[in-house]
Amino acid sequence: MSTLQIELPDGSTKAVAEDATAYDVALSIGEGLARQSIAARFEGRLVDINAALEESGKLELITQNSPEALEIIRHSCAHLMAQAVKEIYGEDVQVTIGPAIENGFYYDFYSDSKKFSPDDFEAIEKKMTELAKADLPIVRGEMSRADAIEMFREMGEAYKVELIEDLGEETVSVYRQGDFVDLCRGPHLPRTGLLKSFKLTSVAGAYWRGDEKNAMLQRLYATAFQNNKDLKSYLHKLEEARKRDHRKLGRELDLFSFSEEAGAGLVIWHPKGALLRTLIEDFERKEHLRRGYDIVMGPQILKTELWKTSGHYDNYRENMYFTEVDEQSYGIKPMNCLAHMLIYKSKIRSYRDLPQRYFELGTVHRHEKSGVLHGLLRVRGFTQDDAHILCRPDQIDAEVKGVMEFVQDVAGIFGFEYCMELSTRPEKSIGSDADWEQATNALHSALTDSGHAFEINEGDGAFYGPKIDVKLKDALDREWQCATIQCDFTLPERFDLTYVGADGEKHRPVMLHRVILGSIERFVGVLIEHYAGSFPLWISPVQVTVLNVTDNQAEYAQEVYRQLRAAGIRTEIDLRNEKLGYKIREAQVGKIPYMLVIGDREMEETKVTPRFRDGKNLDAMTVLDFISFIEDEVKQYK
RNA sequence: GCUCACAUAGCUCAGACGGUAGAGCACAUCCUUGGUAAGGAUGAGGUCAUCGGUUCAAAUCCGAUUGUGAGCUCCA
Repeated sequence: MSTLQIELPDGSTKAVAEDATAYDVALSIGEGLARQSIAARFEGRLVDINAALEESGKLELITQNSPEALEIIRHSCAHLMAQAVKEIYGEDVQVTIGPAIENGFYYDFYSDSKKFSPDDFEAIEKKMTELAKADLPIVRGEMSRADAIEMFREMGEAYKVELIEDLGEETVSVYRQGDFVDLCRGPHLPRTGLLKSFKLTSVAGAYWRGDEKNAMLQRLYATAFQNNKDLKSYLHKLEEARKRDHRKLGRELDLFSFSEEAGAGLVIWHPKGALLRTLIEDFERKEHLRRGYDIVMGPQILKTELWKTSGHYDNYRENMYFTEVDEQSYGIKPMNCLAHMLIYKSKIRSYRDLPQRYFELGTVHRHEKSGVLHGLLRVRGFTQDDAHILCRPDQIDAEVKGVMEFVQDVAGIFGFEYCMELSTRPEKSIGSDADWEQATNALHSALTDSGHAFEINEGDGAFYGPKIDVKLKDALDREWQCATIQCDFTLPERFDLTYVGADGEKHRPVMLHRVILGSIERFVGVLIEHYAGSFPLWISPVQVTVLNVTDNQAEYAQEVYRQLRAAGIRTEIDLRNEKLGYKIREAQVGKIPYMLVIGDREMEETKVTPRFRDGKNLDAMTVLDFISFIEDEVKQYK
């Protein structure tokens, strides 16, 4: 009998029998390793631990603790959940697909009689535990396409039949555990007994194959981990995220609200929220001026004819609001570019004038589908920190780089990591092939030169041009789309924008649309969750609150308050007839950075004792010292 | 927009079977002047989201609308 030469990650080589599996190799190294191994990577592809290797090659064992293990565990757990559901509900439910996803897995079921609800979770989990305890072997099998179609048809699994029919492969693999069979590429765990830590999390509708024209399925979301500790810590993290929910904090901190009377997706900014966004907007104006942008402003409504010129009427009409006055139709702006076009066109431009950088904190309205609205993160009226850069083709690269530097600086100030994506031409789009190619190449090279890692999303661009999206990562590692840079060769053409070149001839400028924070609304929502409501001093709507211990110090406390206000520090005062502990608690719950406790001691020394919201006290200092301390922190964006 | 669920006081929530509502916090008044996360008493607050239907009777059952949530699809 011949032997196989198996190369291990440490470089050593094992000779094993011809019919050996990855498990056999693991066993030859050690029993403990064999017990721990759940799958393997052979010649770069993932295989079952019990699959015969059949040839010589490089083998890497995947143990329960390997990073790749989690995906396999979750995928197998999806099968376990499907098996449990089939055992409980039988023919009433058809299986479809069930992949592992970022934080767990899901399985989509079709049923016209059974409606899943969270009340069913316990029974399903119980059945899953039972099936896991039975420690059923999970066995891979291969069968011909025709046989597989026949088998699933007999089982009444129409969706599986459709999947195989579309698969276009002559042989398909199926996995069996007990009486349950599922079409699957694998790999899977060798036994159900390895699944111990799982939990169903939610149920929701999902379209078959993600297409809204198809049947609505019921998706059961769940998660699984290597051990209970990881499961618990994940559930704890979910709980943390819930506590940070900007909708909850927005109400508690009295930042904003929504009103059924005003309309869905329209933010009502309360004093503290309006102040917060104003501080961010002031920061933006300053930063834009510093970086060579000009501040401009356009109207909220522009004639519908102009939206036809720009192409928005043809491509974006279903998202726009319209209004008619004196038999003249106007479109409420969903984007800010039109007025900026008109500014450019207002006089003859020389190549020496370029780039022109027009910046506007522009409020736009878009009729988003009702189902997508979500707190501040997805609204119908919002303000973009929008700019349009009109430049010569040879300036694109430098301009895109300038924007990327801007993003980097701002992300740093707010403490975000970020990643970037390049999106290319979608199906519904305007502009010539040559324009798209040139624009896409320009963005691609700027990204490459930046040294930043990026991904490419084919067909995900805007209808008028390709784009770079920046995704911020917040304190809980969640990603948020904020900044975007979009290249546009189309609008300058539609508006016939030109500049006079060195040769005295007319040339077409290129346009970059870009936002740094994206929408102020969304950014504030992200900030609330990122900071869990404890904003840094420089953007805290209230920076300091003055608390007197008894009425005795009321007058001195008011004097301190006046001095702080006069110095431009956002200060409140709480002179109410309450105990100090009560006032401190309220300020603490309000997440105010500094409290100044004024008692007899402070009054006698004409000082203040600052208490930071983390509970630490600073030494007593004079009001003037405290003011310069605050000013210094603000300068450092603390 | 679609699927499912939900809508009771400013907030968080109770209100089996249909018989017109209750708690805690917040708010107001009074007592208390208390040094680092909730002092006490009293009081005021709700056409039970809106409209329509069933019923002797609807917060409760049915329908529509509006809004909200979890997803899907789409997006800053």
